[in-house]
Amino acid sequence: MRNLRQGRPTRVTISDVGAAAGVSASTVSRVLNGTAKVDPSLAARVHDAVRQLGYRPNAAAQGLARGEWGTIGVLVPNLANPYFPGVLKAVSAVARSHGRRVMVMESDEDPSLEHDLVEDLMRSCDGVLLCSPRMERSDLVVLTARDHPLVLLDRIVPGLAAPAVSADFFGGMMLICGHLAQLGHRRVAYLSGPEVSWANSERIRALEAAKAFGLSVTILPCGSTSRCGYEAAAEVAGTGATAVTTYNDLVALGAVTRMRELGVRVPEELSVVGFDDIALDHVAHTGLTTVSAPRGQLGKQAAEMLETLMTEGHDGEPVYLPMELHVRDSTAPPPVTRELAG
Amino acid sequence: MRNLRQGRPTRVTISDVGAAAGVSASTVSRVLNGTAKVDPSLAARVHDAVRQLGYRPNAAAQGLARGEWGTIGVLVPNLANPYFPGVLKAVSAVARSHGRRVMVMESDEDPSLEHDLVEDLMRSCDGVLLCSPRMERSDLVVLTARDHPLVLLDRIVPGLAAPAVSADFFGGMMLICGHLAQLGHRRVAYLSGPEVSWANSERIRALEAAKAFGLSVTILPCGSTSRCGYEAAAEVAGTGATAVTTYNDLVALGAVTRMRELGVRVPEELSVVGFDDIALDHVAHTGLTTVSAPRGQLGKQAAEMLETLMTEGHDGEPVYLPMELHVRDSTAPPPVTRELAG
DNA sequence: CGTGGATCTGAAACCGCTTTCTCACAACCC
DNA sequence: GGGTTGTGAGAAAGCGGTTTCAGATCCACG
Repeated sequence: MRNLRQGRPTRVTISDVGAAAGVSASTVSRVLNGTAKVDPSLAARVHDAVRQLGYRPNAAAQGLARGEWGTIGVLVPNLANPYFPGVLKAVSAVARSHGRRVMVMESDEDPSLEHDLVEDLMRSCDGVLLCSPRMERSDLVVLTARDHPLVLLDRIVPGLAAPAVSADFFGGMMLICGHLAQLGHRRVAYLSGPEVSWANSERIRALEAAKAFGLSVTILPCGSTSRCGYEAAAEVAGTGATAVTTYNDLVALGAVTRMRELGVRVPEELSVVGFDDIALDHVAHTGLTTVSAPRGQLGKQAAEMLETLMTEGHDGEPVYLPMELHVRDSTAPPPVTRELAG
Repeated sequence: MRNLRQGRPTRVTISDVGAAAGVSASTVSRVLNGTAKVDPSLAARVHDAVRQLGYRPNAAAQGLARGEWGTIGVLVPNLANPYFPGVLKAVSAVARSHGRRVMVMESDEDPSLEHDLVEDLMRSCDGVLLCSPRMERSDLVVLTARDHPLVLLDRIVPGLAAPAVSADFFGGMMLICGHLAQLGHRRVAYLSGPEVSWANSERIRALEAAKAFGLSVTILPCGSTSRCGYEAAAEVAGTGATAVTTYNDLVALGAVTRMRELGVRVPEELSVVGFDDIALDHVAHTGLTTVSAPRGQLGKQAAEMLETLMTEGHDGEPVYLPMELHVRDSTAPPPVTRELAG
């Protein structure tokens, strides 16, 4: 089964096809792209030759000649977060409908890699979709200043020369706070996401605004994974909080798991709220109260904005997509004992 | 904030840089690639010009001139399955260490798309990593016959002109069966994955071989998601099985959730075993007994095989990577009552 | 039957970069 | 000091397509 092959494949070119079909390369190109009328019999010969030789146009040559790659690039921080596949599917669908393919790259949560990755993407894609909650503003400025179509995903930075689409994290967290306040909670803990994350700061901004609802909030450093949630959950007890809000569903589920182990009943003794509504319904056994990010909408919208930017060359205002509250089984009124004691 | 920009960016070329620096394009190329010695003062001028003009080489032109793209492509069926990010991270790491970037595409579980996607990948990548458990053998034959580096991931097909790396699904399922037999189980149900999937058929092959352990197996059609597992779990009762094996962890967790709802205690009344060991420890509240796929190893090995194939032009034998059994809390000896009744 | 225009095809230029080839110049040796 | 190397930079030839441009063919019409 061991076989020899060229490291660099011996490619068949458009001229080879032309030669085989007895026509010029130009004609082959015209036939394949349908850019001009050619004699049906010639076209047939060309198609035969293509089939026989197994010809496939070289993407680099096409890209060079046409001045575009037929590709859009997407950079996401972490594919392991179920959030992203959801938006990627929508992005792919839009891209495909415009005849483009999608190139996905992952920065592995490492902002220092992101700048280079985006530049790579710019060099080989017609446009790029950038989801980088952590990249420094200055880097962002540099990248958006380049004359290359780029749209920002889930991050709105005023004053930047690039369109942006984001879930309305602020509004989402406000919904949560309203829900908790309505249930009668007063002391709330927040398991915070990555410190420098824009998405996280939006959540915190909402938590602060929610003081108007009579909520007092303790922010606990945590992270973005279920493991983080699991580990940070133990801190909640010390805050006197009757409800925990989180950076995302993973954190929330990790926290629920830990609480269960600690013998704290959810939601009777402690309410837990997620964020994002990633579909883990049948995996976790708790119906998690959370707000849903319109991941499909987000991807669709972002891809369409990018397409507009690439073809028509202008962008629009930043778009915030509303989040929706889903009340499930992990929230309840605070325990009566605490209510009395407080 | 609304600004105008070119749909097609006005690119600055290597000649522009040369002109600005007062040297020829060749010299700029030599400076940037370090392919030949150039006068330090010229080099400095070039670097200045590059910086000032914000020059970035055009990837298509480079690809065309060099005959390679500096990119490897990966096609996976579904990014939403936590299995893949694990292997992708390893693939990326290897690729990066060889100075290549990774282009990820997803077929969304649709085998009819896959052929075209692979061809796209071949046209714009130096090599491709194909993970397609479902693609028809005939398609596979066509694709591997093309003179283009390709390695198969998690699918071993004898007689194919392409190297392959796979987790040893057969061995993994044998481990599970051994474990169950040792616990005293006799009747086992299998929540089957996609019918045409090679990975699934390997598991089934092992289940049949496990008759030698005294196990009798009922195969129930199911699928690959937690929702599938949730839905199919109800069927298990009818089979008289005291243990359920599954296509993957997601299915298993879905099944556990359903069992809980049905009032069936896991593992006291029913043992449930997963497959793959995707890290959802802190999300699900059950420590799931499962076998782990060496996802990192898998990605690393596959990427390295591809690299070898691309540079040295030859491939090796198919590689099976062993799986490891992790006994946790979802398996136990069968209930005594059944044991007596049976 | 000659000319104008419409149509289709091939030749050639070009996309932006790498790389070979050529040449100018300096250093070296005898 | 002249001939020989050696060195480094520019000119030019691709890479494999697309697209412009010009030319050939054919038809219609005067």
